Amino acid sequence: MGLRERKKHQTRLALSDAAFELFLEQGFEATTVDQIAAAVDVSPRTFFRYFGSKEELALDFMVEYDEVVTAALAARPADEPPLQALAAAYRQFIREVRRTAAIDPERYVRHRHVMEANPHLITAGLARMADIETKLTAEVARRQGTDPDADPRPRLLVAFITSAIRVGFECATGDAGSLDKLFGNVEKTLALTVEALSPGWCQFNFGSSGQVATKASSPG
Amino acid sequence: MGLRERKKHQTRLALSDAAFELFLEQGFEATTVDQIAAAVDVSPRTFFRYFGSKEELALDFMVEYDEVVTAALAARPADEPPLQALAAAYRQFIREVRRTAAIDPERYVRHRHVMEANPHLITAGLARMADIETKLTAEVARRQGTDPDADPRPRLLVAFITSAIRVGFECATGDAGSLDKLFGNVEKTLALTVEALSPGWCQFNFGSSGQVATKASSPG
DNA sequence: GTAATTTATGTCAGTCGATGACAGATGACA
DNA sequence: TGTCATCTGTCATCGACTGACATAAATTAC
Repeated sequence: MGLRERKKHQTRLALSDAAFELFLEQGFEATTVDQIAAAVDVSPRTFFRYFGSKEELALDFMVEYDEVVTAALAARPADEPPLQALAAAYRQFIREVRRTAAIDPERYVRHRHVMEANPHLITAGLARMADIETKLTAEVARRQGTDPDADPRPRLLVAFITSAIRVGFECATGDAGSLDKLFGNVEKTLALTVEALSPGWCQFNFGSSGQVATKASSPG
Repeated sequence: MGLRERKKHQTRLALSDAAFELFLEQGFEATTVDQIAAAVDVSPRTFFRYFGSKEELALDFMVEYDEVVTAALAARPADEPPLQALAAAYRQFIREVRRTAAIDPERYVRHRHVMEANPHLITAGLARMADIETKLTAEVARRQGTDPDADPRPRLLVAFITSAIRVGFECATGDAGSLDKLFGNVEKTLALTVEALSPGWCQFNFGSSGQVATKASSPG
């Protein structure tokens, strides 16, 4: 890795660190981009060359995990029922977050704390979940051989699972300090969701209830 | 109603109409508040006296329905199981939207079209659903006699139902023109969700699985 | 090692959304 | 009619964000 890339990486990290320090002191909205840039001694214009927006910086820590979930789902055996595959994928996600959070717990706690303190950031976080739902739905539909635009069940199933994750995090709002409790909550809601769905509903093959996905429906 | 109030109502409507006309022509982002204000011949400052933000204007049509759902849930018989009560409340919601949409179909179609065309508005719409989830959760918990902060099941149940609504709307994205298909989709996903949840999971009383809600937990 | 090329950064100017403050216009009401 | 509350326009300002251009630095070629 050349000097140039190293410097960039360094600046990006410095911006993020300075930003979160200010966020925790003054709040997300009260902190201006100019302040962040000044703290790192770069021009405000440069800030926007590293992060598309102040919000993007604040939510940057979520990005990496998106790929973890989709990759984990894709790695599940093809004959596994979709509900179990999704649950397993998200357990993998939880393990991954746990792992990285263990390396630098304070960092993770800071991130969540800032996010939970700002309604706008919570909203933006929800939007990210909606994005990932689309990817997961496509994969579930592929596995089940149905068209996600005609058959709502893949979407529903994915929405149920992501609801579990979301509620798990929400329930732990406030004491995000104790990571064990946080992740324990998420695992609990995930388990509750798996047991809440009637076993017959989401069989290996969806069967023929729901929107009829005629076997030879033209693709595309 | 005095002249003053009539004028206000009139201006508000004019702003909304002018805005949506421009949104459909140029898109939400490309339309400036100045343009909207100019189209109605008021100052930009006045625009913000009617709507807190451009986004608020675009999503104004959702506001009234929020109250419909919560009121409908509160009106359900106390001995009805929560899943059925929630489903019934949302069917009431669908009826209400259908009714108003029938009065002025184009208006409703315009609103949805603009919203679906802009990721930021979709996100903001999701945020509204999150708000209403909180209210519904409180009511469900109250009915079940559990503490929504200790027992995740009310949240989960509500999240499942709102997932159904959301997916129903999403599935109909694109051909929002046919309102019947749209609402039919929502009803379908709602029905699918009700049948997806195992009947034993959400009994009249939650029973004792999940977080233990000790019978005599102090209220408040 | 120097020249040529790429690329990151700073500066500047500008747009747009949003807000506070003040003054003038207009409807409400005695 | 005259007072009062309230709506509105104007002005100034902030903060997020973007495009354009010049400079400085690193990379590569020679």
